[in-house]
Amino acid sequence: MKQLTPAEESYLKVIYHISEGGKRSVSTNDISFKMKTKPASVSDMLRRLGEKEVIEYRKYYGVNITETGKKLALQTIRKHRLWEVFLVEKLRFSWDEVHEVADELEHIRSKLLIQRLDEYLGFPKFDPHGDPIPDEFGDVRARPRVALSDLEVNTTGQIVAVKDSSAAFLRYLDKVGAYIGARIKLLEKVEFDGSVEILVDNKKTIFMSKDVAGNVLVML
Amino acid sequence: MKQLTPAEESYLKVIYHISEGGKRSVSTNDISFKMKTKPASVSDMLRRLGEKEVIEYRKYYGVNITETGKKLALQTIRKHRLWEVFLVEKLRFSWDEVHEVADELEHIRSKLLIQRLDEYLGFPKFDPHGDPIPDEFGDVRARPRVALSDLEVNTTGQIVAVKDSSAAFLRYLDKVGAYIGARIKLLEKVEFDGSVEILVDNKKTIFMSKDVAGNVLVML
DNA sequence: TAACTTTTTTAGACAAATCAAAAAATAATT
DNA sequence: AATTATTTTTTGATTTGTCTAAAAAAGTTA
Ligand SMILES: [Mn+2]
Ligand SMILES: [Mn+2]
Ligand SMILES: [Mn+2]
Ligand SMILES: [Mn+2]
Repeated sequence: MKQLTPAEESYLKVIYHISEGGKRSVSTNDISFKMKTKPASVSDMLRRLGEKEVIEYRKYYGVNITETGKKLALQTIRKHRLWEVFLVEKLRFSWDEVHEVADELEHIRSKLLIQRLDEYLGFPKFDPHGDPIPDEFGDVRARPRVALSDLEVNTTGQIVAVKDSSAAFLRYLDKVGAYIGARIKLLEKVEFDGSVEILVDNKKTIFMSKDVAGNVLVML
Repeated sequence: MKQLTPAEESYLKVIYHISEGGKRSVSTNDISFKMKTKPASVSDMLRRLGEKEVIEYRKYYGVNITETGKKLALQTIRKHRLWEVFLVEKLRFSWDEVHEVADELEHIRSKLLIQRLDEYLGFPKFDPHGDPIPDEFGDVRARPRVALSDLEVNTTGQIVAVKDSSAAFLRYLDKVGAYIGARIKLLEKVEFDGSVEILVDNKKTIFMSKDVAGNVLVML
C-alpha cells in the first residue's frame, strides 16, 4: 500500500523540505506552520503517515522521513517543478504566480502525463525559481550555490536560484531587476548593516538589504 | 455559496450530460451507473446538490439541472475538453488515452490557467472527440451532425465527432482508419443488418456494423 | 386492486481531513 | 528540584464521500 492521498503527499513534501533544511527531527509545529493547519491535525496525519511507513514517528519527538518517503516526496516535487516550468515557459505565468496552481497540479496521477510533459518541456533541469528537478528515479543533481550575502567584494557569479519563493519576494526581485541567470558582480558590502551593492549584467547597479541578499543564491 | 467540490462537479457534469441526452428527469440509477457509485451515495449527493441549488431535486422523481447548475457544468466541461486538446495536440496522447487524465485535470481551479491554456491552444472550438468546447460564458456553438448509420447511399460528408468515446471504440476506429476530419461517402447500406460500406478520403473502403456507424457522427 | 418487482431513500458505519478545547508530556526557568 | 511555559497529543465534533443492509415508495403485472 504505497499509494498516498493528495493531502498525505502535501504533508510528506513539507516534511521532506524541512528535513533538507538541515534539522534532525521535524516538529509538529513546524509542519503545522508550513501546512497552515493546526497542530492537532498534524498529529493525526503523522500517525497515518507513520502507519504507511513513509515517516518514522516517535510521539513528542518529531518525525524523520524514511527512504521510501523520500522517494515519494521527490516524485511530488518533480511534478510540482515540471508544472511550474510549464506554466512559465508555455503559459506565460510569472514566477510568482505558479506556486499555488502547481500545488494542485502536482497531485494529478498519471505516469505518462509526467513523462510527456518532461519531454515536451525539453527535460528541464531547474524550475523557474532555480530549484533542481529530480529525475524519474528521484535523483537530483544539485549545483553548489552560495547566498549573495556571503559573497566577497569583487567576486562575480550568476544568480541561479532564490531561497524564498514567496510571491512578495519574487515580485520585489522583478522590480529591482534581479532574475535567474543574471551575471552579477558584488561591488560593495556595507559592514554596518550587511547590505550589498551589485552590478547586474555589467549594466545596472542594484542595492539590496542583507535580508534580500541572503535569499538570492549565486553560482560562482 | 456557489463553490463546488471536485466530487460535486463530477456528479453535476454527469447529470448535465444525461440531461442533454433528451430525457426529462435524470434518475438516481442512471447517475450511479455513470459515476460508478452506489445509488445510496447518489441520493446523498443529490440532497447536497439540491441544497446548493444547482439541481432541482424531488425525492423519488429524479432531478433536473438548474440554470446555475448548467453554467457550472459547462465550465467543468470546458476545462475537461481544453485539457483533452492539450494532451492530444501538445503531449501526443491518443484520443483514447485522454479521458481519465482530463477527468482529474478538469477540477484544477484557476481562472488564469484556463484562459492561458485556451489561448495557448489557439482557442480550439472542438475537442479530440469532436465535441464542442463551451466558451468562458458557457456558450456552445453546436454544429448539425447526423449518425453515419442514418446517411443515405451516395451522400458525402465529413466525420466530425463520435457518440461513444470509450477507449475500446476509439481504438477500433483507429484500427479501421476512421478519424475526425475524414471525408467520407456512403457507398452501400445493407438492408439486412444495417451495416455500411464507406469510402474514406476517396481512397480506402471501410465496412462498419450498424452499431459502429451509429456512433460515428457526420457533418454533411 | 392486490401482489410482486424495481427503484430510491434511509439508517448506520467508516475513512479522510480538519478544528477547538482539554489533557499530557517535554522543555525552560527560577 | 519545583514551578512555569511550551509543545504535542487526545478527545470529541464536523464535513465530505463512500458503502451495506433495511425500509419505503413507485411502478408493473396479474
Ligand atoms: Mn513551488
Ligand atoms: Mn519552484
Ligand atoms: Mn472526455
Ligand atoms: Mn472529449
